[in-house]
Amino acid sequence: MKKDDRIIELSKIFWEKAVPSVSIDCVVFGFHNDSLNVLLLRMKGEEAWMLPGGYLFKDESMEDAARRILYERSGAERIFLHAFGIFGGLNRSESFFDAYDDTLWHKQRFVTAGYYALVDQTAVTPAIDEFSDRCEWLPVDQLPAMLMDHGLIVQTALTSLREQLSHKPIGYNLLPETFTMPELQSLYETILGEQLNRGNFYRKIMRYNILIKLDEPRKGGAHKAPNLYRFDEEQYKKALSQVYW
Amino acid sequence: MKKDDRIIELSKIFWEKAVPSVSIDCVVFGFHNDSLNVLLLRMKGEEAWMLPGGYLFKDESMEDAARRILYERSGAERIFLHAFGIFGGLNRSESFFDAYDDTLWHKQRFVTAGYYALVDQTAVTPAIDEFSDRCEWLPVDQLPAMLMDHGLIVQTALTSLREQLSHKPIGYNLLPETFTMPELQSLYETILGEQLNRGNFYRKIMRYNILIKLDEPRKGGAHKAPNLYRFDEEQYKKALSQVYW
DNA sequence: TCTCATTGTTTCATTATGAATCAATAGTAT
DNA sequence: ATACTATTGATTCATAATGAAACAATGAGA
Repeated sequence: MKKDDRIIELSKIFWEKAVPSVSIDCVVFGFHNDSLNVLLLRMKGEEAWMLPGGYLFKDESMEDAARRILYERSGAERIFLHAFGIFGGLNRSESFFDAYDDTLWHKQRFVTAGYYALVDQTAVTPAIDEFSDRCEWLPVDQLPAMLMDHGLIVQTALTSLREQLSHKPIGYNLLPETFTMPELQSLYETILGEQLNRGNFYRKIMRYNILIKLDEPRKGGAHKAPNLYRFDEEQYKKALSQVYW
Repeated sequence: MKKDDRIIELSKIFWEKAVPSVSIDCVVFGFHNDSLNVLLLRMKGEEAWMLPGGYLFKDESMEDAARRILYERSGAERIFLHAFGIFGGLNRSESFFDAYDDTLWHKQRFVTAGYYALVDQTAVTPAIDEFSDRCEWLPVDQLPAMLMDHGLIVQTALTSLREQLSHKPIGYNLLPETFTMPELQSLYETILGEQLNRGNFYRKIMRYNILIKLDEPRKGGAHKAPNLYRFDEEQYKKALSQVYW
């Protein structure tokens, strides 16, 4: 079956089962090797990359739809999700399907809701969909050319994430089960885009009282073995529920 | 023309000119007499109140549509607007139009974008629409029963406003051209829902350097005449553009 | 065993914050 | 007129948070 035919087939399904005019785009953040990354797809035959996204089915809530899309592209469930913006300009995506008939689902006008997700990158397996040939983690500080307004959507998500970081703890969703203090600090530095003083960061995090120190340090690396920590879920959630730090 | 007929007539217009499935609800905040208020409408024959809202026309951006809705209900233009959330649950509003045919525009499923607006309440004239008999400022701390999920939408807007207040200046859009320090403090206290120490508030605001003191104080009240201030637009915008205070 | 880079923790100076105080003043009562 | 009073303007002092730096601890490798 040709790609064109498949899109037309899907168009019919969406016209039947999905809610018109509404789409969802997910900015999936992961953190690995001191780099903050975003999960991006590259369409077959295209140079530019795009965000994993999709449509809202008639029997789903918006958040259910976002979780479904995330699950399809990453296999991850129970993900931290946050709706950070709405992108409702004219001619966001319509021109992308110029070659098709105007009745094509994809060629309609869509208002897209931006959700960002925070995931443990090491526990996620990126999966291409039938229209893409690549699905990869790309660093946010070296984003490639992106389709439509997806570059703007990523930037907006990043701003929203930074604001969240300024008055809520972050890390539970982005780090593995156990981690070291330098790793946590590196995560903060990467998201904020600035260096932080080691001692002050240590003191501040300790005061938040959201970490539980494990008995064993992480041995094996050169130099002093750093302590391993995990988050105290209860305290972490308590901190999350407060409006300000 | 009966009300029912008019709704059916409007339904036809919306089916033709509006974008399906997408609606907009505006939480318009105003401040007057030490009270933070929200602009609400009451439908004819209903007890409960609702937010000013509407639909997105095919030739508008989302923000244009929000501004149009605001203009129709308040006459105000060049308003501070912020998209604070998306409400996309199932059965948000469909059941409200039970009495009508399923093809009625209003009876479809809608995902609504929440915009909050900050306005100088004294410079705004609330205007009813053809389906409402009242359009009034009601205090946020004594909200009446509200239709559908509009109560949740107001609460979410308020939380978003408080977060904004914690790292951006606020007041330019909510206060008259000139105002006194106690008035500004009262605005902050009202939004945050807590009392603030007078001297500390004074010191903090002064350090932000966003106020210009006028030559004349506000005479006429009992007791000491307070200084009048206006915002230094340039400094205010600079503060707004910074991510954190 | 020694060295070294890194991590863990504390110290000290500076700045911000909380609470209280003193000064100024416009209207009010006498 | 004069004193009084409630309110506003501004500052002080104690306390807490922050920034910058130092010292201590330690595991790997020479």
